[in-house]
Amino acid sequence: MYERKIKRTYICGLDIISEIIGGKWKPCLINLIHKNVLRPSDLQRAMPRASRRALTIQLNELEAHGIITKTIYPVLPPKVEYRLTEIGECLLPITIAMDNWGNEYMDQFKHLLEGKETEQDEGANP
Amino acid sequence: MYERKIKRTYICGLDIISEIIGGKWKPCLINLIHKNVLRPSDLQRAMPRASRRALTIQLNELEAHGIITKTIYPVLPPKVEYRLTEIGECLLPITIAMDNWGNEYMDQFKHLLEGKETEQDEGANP
DNA sequence: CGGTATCCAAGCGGATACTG
DNA sequence: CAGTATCCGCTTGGATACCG
Repeated sequence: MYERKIKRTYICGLDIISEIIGGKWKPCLINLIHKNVLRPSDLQRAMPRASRRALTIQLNELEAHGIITKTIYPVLPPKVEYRLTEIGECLLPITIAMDNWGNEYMDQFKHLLEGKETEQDEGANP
Repeated sequence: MYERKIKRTYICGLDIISEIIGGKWKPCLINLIHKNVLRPSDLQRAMPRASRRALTIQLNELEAHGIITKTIYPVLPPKVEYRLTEIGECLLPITIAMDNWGNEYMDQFKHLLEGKETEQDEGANP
């Protein structure tokens, strides 16, 4: 198990929430699970740009932090489902607002951020 | 100037907003500027855990992204003030909600995240 | 006071191969 | 299908010293 070399301190609220949803794919995972995309393979399909490893790690962290629960069905082939906890659902107003904000200003920032490109469709995302 | 080796793609709204407020101190900066902490030295005092370099870089990025404006007063000693743009103010519902969420669940997560420690007061933060 | 330059540690996460 | 282990490169940001 990996142990941080630099201990973290949590003083203001932003320290906490950045630990909870700061991971690259966490807000996306939360929103997808809320939309009933519950199984790892479905999540993977929904966010093809994330590696399986990244997904597993972030799902584990979300579970450890009490944001989601993990249900393992003892069947073959294995079946796992994640669901939001009550606390996890409290995050939805934030994660959804983030997604909405980004979509609203998407056009404006796409050019700014990507330099000059115009369009280019790649893997789909929620 | 540093140039990314890995180009980024912005497909969903979360990609965009994470680029805008993903920096470690950005939500904090936005909230502080909104609270009329406008000058670099005041911001630095308000968030003693951030290095001057980190602050400068993130302020520059926020400015480049059109979230804040920078006003340089031609006086001695130099005086600089940052202010939120209209778009920047649209972020407030999100950044403030993040801070509130974290504060609300602070106690619950502090123990979980810090391992077992209880209290320890360090630098103050908003 | 405000900003820059250099150097470098540590983290985050991708690629790949493997298990049950 | 779901998860783990190893390796390794990119990026972030801290420390420090210095300029206008």
